[in-house]
Amino acid sequence: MEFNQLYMFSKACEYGIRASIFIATKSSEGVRVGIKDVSKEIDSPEPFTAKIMQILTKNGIIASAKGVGGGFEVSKEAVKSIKLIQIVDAIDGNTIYKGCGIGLKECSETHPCPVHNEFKKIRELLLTMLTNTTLEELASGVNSGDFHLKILNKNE
Amino acid sequence: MEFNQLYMFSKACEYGIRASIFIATKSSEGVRVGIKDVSKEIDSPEPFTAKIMQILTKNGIIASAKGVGGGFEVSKEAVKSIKLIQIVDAIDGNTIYKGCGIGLKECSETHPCPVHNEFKKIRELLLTMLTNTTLEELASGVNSGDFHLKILNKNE
DNA sequence: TTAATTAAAGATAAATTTGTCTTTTAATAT
DNA sequence: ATATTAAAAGACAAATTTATCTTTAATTAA
Repeated sequence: MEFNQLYMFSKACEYGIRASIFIATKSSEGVRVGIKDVSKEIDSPEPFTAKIMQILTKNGIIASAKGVGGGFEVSKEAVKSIKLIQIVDAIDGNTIYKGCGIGLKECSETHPCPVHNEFKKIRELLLTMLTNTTLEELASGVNSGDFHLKILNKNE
Repeated sequence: MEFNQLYMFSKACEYGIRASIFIATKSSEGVRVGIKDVSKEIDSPEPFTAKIMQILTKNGIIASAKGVGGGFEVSKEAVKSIKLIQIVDAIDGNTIYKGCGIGLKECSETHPCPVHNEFKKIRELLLTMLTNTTLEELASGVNSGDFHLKILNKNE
């Protein structure tokens, strides 16, 4: 019925976040995972996910190793320090929480657009949340079974 | 540097909001405006903006009249009752504030994704803001000169 | 009634995002 | 060294969003 179907993040970013969380959960078990396992677990197209992984590794969010026994991982130190905002910035940029709500080139406190003040709190809350949320807390929530990356089967 | 460049709303929605506000300001002066004036004022592509206007008129947000002296307008009653959420829903749908933050099909209080609680407040705030913001307050802010739809020239 | 005006509708095209496939590079195991 | 494994890189294709163009329908003015 509507013209578009817009989510908070792009598909690429959704895959990136889900992949990062899954890899982090596996790294906490000391296991590297290949792209095949990643895309299978997070239910995403494998080649496209591979592209996203390249961005994440280039940005130092995920580490990768080629060859036998290779795959993706997040180090014990990295998983603590990496924030959600790093993943979002690398894939979708910062315009979701920095840009003007209605797309004006110039929009600031001194020259605000009509929705500037209405969006202020939302932008701030989004920025704060992304800045404060660590990959570790997201991964540990999945590890503990409190949060999910996919729909559970009946027998799980 | 980043992979995408994602804003809060689609271009279509940005144009739709800007157009609605501009038309409302003109309607408060009792003046109908044509698509040419609209796209010129809000700095948007004319034919594409025309498409967006069709969506807004179909959804009863903007009224239109064909022929000489025709154009777009918002009635005095409508401008008071129309909320930002109606424009967003008509163009971008409700997924920005209803959908899962990382795109899971199933994501709820009983089966939450890892970022479910983090996104909760943001979704709620966004929904509240969109639901409470009227076209009238946005338009009157522009009328009073407090808020802007475009960059001012030196001599204005 | 005819001409002029303006939005609506439909077809088409460009740009961007998403998704796929093939080749290359790097690491490990034998 | 050679074969195998797995990510990186690059080329390509499909889908979606954005943008344009043309024709039609409705309204007003003469």
